Amino acid sequence: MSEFIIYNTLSRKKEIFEPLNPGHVGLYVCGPTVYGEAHLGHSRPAITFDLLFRYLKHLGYKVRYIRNITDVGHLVNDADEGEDKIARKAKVEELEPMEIVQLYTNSYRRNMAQLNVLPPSIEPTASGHIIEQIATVQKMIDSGFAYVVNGSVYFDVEKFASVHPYGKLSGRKIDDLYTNTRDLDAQSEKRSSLDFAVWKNASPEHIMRWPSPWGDGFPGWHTECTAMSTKYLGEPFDIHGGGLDLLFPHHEAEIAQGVACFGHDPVRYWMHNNLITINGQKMGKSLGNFITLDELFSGTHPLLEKGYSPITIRFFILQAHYRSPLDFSNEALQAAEKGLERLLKAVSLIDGLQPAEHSTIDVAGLKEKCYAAINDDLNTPVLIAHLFDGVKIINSVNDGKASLNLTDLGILKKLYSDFVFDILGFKSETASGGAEKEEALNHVVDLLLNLRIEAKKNKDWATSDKIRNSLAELGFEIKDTKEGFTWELKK
RNA sequence: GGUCGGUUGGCCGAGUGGCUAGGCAGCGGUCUGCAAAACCGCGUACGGCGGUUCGAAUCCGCCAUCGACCUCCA
Repeated sequence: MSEFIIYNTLSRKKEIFEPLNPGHVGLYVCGPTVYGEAHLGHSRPAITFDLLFRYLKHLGYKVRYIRNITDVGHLVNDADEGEDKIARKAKVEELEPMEIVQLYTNSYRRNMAQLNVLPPSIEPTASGHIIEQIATVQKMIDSGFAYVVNGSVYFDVEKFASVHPYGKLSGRKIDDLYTNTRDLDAQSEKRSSLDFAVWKNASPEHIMRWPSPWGDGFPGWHTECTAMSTKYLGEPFDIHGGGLDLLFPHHEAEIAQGVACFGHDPVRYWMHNNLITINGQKMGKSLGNFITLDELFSGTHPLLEKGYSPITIRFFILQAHYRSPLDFSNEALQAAEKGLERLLKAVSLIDGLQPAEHSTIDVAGLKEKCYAAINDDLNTPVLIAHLFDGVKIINSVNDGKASLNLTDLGILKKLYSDFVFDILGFKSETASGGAEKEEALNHVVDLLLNLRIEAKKNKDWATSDKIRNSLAELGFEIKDTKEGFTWELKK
């Protein structure tokens, strides 16, 4: 079998994946800031790295997958006058900040479960790791790359850049950064506009605050990831993932912080998923063009012609490569819905296929192609294309137009169970929707009873009795009335 | 303005120096009482202009255009 290759943003190349400790993989992914409902944009990294998590496990690795919950709030504006995002929302809704956090954490987890995204091994919260973050900040001060001003601690980017490369992940040059940010903050307490807060002094009205050696405050945005990833995965660790929009400054800052704390790069493989666009534009909270997952599932959004099931969304996302942009449209979603249905329908036929003496199809070759696709930097669109080739095989065998021997049938069965359900994480959703099913049942019974009325008109007593008696056997009590009929289901 | 990335058939979306994914929609056929499903076949696309090459959608250059990042965002 081919080797598993992933694209490393750090080298801008595809590299063979080899974990630091044979048999074990440490994976860290930037999770959500829980100050709003999860939207379509959140689903892409979750699904992308869920796929990675599932595939690594399929390969036999023991994976520790960490996905954080950011619940201490980032700064709203530039570091200085910023108000805590979560605190601000709390004031608006007159709730405790931690109520907001809990509310949206719950809804995020619920949405992820709907998308069949597996829970990570650990889901650490920033507020639960203040002590670790203070220790991390202290390390940066001790190493000389962070300085204290008025109860805040800033990372000294210029000093760092004079001894270590800064900007290597995002390809930025420090001189360019200067020319682009020069005019931003005239009266900043920062030594340089490029410096970023690793600990921020809390103003008296700031609600989310914790005591620290530098006074009451709260951690800077980038601090939690450095503290929590290395706490649970060590340093360096194998894979760090996240959205492309986090590449700069967040991930760049993480590298700098890691180097400052440990003297070496904290991460071996950096992976970034591309973004979902809507009408060609990034879907984002600040742009106000996002569709929440609940709206997407129910269809309650002006841009939606109808609701799309969670697994349809999953299929839609995995039908594009994770490093390519993906544009949202009703047409594309509907195509995904139909394609998924065809795939799952064929898979459901596999168990009923009859083995033949000889195979007319190269199933082993199909399996090889599937592994080659996923091994090539998680190329799910190509993988899914191969699985559709298999759909034709399955349907042809089912129609008696092709045949498979017992061995090949076994391979096929395992292949689809592994890839469709375990790795890609699709599942059949037809059994869901209790209310809709009941509604449909009502219509079906009405339909039968209307047929019975027609039969009675035609004096076709055999048919009319058959309908009534058969329904009675199933537990339906039928009463004829002047207007027609009534019925109820007796238990 | 700086940096990076994209531009593929009606739509979505892979890919690659010659062997021309896949899905959805469409058309023709087989099957079917009719339909649906399924299967078979069809459409020969790669932003524009140059260049390299026996050969480019794939490499190089220029232009156009769209987007991302440079501020919180997945």
